[in-house]
Amino acid sequence: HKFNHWDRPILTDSGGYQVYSMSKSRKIKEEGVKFRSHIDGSLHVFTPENVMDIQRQIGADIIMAFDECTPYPCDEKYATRSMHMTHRWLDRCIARHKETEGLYGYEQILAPIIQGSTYPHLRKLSAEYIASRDMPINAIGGLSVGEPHEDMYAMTSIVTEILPKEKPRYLMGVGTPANLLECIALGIDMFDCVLPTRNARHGLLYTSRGIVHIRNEKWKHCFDPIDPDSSAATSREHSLAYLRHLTISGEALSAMIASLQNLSFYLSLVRQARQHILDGTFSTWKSSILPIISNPKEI
RNA sequence: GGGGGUGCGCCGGAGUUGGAGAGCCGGGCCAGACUGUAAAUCUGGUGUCUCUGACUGAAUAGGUUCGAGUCCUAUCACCCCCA
Repeated sequence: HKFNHWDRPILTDSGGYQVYSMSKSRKIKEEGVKFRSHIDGSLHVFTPENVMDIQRQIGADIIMAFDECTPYPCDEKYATRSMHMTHRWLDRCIARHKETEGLYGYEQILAPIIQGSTYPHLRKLSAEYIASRDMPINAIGGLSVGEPHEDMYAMTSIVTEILPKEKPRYLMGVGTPANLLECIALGIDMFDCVLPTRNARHGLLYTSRGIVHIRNEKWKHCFDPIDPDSSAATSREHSLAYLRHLTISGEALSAMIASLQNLSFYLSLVRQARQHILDGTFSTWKSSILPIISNPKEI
């Protein structure tokens, strides 16, 4: 595809997740979703059509379909109804996307989203529906909303068996480093998640030596680098004790350094994963690294 | 040197007509949570112990009283006024 931002394509979300996360201040109807702004109370209406228009205007290379991300737990009746509405919304997204053009002279592709909560037969149905639309990227939504990890893996497994292998498979909203490796093993190619940056801001670091709660007193006098193996210079050059000091002191700089650490860790993790897949050593590598990166770092 | 005032938690504040306090609010500190980002956020803990319950505690030492953080005496510390 002729992305404008070929090296780092811009992907925008549709607001489907906000249908879930801001459920107190919205109303869902077949036509679309009405939101009440939490800032000034003003009314905002989102439809499959205007969400396509908005994402085109923003200049996204990858535009997400407008969907409903169902909560967990979700009864089967609601999950079924919601899934079918998401499918109908998808067709409206596709229609609008087709009848409009890239606003800035480059292609803006549309990615559909599978729903179906934690019901295997719904997931299967939705995966088949989404695959039949023959879009360049296929996404899996409605997971990592509080369900047990086993459910998340089970649902991912069901849909990756159906989605075409030659197209990127994008698991939305996942996850922890361990989640990433497990889902890569199940055939996922793309992720996005707030966890690395939110956890960084809240003092949880992912490092090559294990998880660090940077506020913990045990790091007060630990002058080891934040992560000696990090690609981020700030992590190699500053100590855990210094970062802890910044965090305890309420310095915004701590959020920056911690975010750089977590993002570079994630990036390094998936680069390694790719290399091990190419080398045919992914599986053994995964089981050797999981206990290290998922457990607390020793002082 | 004389007179007056104030002392309880790691810190600040509130409260007290002699009547239930391990005990209010805020901060700090400690620990945990966070998964397609509204939220640099939220939750819990923060005297000691043999911990589902006990014990000790209102500057320190005594006293009055059925009962004292509150009243009395002495001492100590800090603050204010006078010299």
